[in-house]
Amino acid sequence: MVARRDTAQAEMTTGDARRRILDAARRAFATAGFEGASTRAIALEASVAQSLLLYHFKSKEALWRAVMDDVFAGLNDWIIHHQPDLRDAGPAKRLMVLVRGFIDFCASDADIHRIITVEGRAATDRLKWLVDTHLRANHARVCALIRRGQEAGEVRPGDPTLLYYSFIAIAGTAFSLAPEIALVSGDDRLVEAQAIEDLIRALLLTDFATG
Amino acid sequence: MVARRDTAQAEMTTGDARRRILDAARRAFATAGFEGASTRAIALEASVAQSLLLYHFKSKEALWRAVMDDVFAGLNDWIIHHQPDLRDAGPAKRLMVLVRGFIDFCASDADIHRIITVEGRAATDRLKWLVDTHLRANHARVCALIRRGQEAGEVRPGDPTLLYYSFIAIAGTAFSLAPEIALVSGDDRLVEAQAIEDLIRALLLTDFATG
DNA sequence: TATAGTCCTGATCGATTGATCAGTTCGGTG
DNA sequence: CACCGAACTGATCAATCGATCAGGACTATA
Repeated sequence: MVARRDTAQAEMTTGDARRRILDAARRAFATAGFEGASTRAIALEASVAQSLLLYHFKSKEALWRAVMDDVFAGLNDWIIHHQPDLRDAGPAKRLMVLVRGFIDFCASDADIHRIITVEGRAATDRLKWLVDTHLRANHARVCALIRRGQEAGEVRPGDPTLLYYSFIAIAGTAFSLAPEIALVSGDDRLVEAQAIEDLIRALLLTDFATG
Repeated sequence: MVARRDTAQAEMTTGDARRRILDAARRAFATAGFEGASTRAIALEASVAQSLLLYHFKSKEALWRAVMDDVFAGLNDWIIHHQPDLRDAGPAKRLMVLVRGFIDFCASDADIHRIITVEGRAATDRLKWLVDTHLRANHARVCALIRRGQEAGEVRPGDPTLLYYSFIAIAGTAFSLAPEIALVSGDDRLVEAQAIEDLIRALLLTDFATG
């Protein structure tokens, strides 16, 4: 109900500002956190007036929620469209396909991991909303897969939640901390997704389920 | 030269404020980032006037650097005092002792991992200072150990920097994202250090070097 | 007692914050 | 043409930001 989508000509510019605001806000929230990001800096990067930002999204907090909806919709689309046919695959295979999808998504846009790690460190109302709206469902789905893999002897035993956050930490950190890694190592080469997948495979799977 | 330490009675209060400011600032910077943390909120939590904060540390940025010095001094002290005799141990053994030390330090205070991950996501002047002053030395030392372990066939082959940041990510995330993990899993049990060490052992070491 | 120096507070500065509102532009519909 | 609503801007609000400054409280030295 925010914008009519039945006309064609106006599409090029109408709603374009809204898209630019959303992208600029995602980058700002991911790097500086909620309080650290200012609506004026976001508006400046999106090349719009600051008042327009509060016209499309009625408050800074509502803008933040819109950014989160946008980011996780992108993640779900990515994983759905990049998954091969898995109807007759075992839990370990299905798990590693999800892992590889998450790695590639983080490689294409590290902001999602930055957002999770910047909001997850304090029990705020925003974190509660984020968990209820987006995080809990993903966690439950992947952990169920991990448990089935453990029962089949293909996935390493142990707390599924710990395994879940461990592979997310590995897959996300390599990209979300890219500026630090480049400075520390003195080398700004890009990390290879395959190397990360191999690491996570060694972490999650038993020797029995290699393949 | 900051405070004289030769009297006894005044000790209880003198210099105590400086310590409280440092601790409050560490928590604030770790959770909200540099811009997100306000000197007034820090002073309020430390139960001092905001102007006292800028009396002991001449600016917000100088306070931030003092907090970093304090945190990494604590890490180095912890690791030094918790290391057994390693004169005749192999690189894999020495590496895992360092890993366990880092795990236990994160368990006792998750702020160090929060600080690294909140500052490392943008190439600011603060990150450059942090890398030059504290991070690069640790990275070089541990990576040299990883390389020696790889040459001995005890440590998994691959980019040492990737292995370094992977084990730091696993060891730190479990504690720095404790609020999120508790909300997502609906269970606020504390993560066991031994379970994390076992995971990292599977990640870093080859089957050849078990033990 | 007088002097000096450290620790600390309250008041206040200009700049910036999120938010509100009046007014302008413009394409679509009557 | 007239009108309406959506998109957008500039001005401005109170609140908060980091920082500065004058001065009080206190101890040690002379």
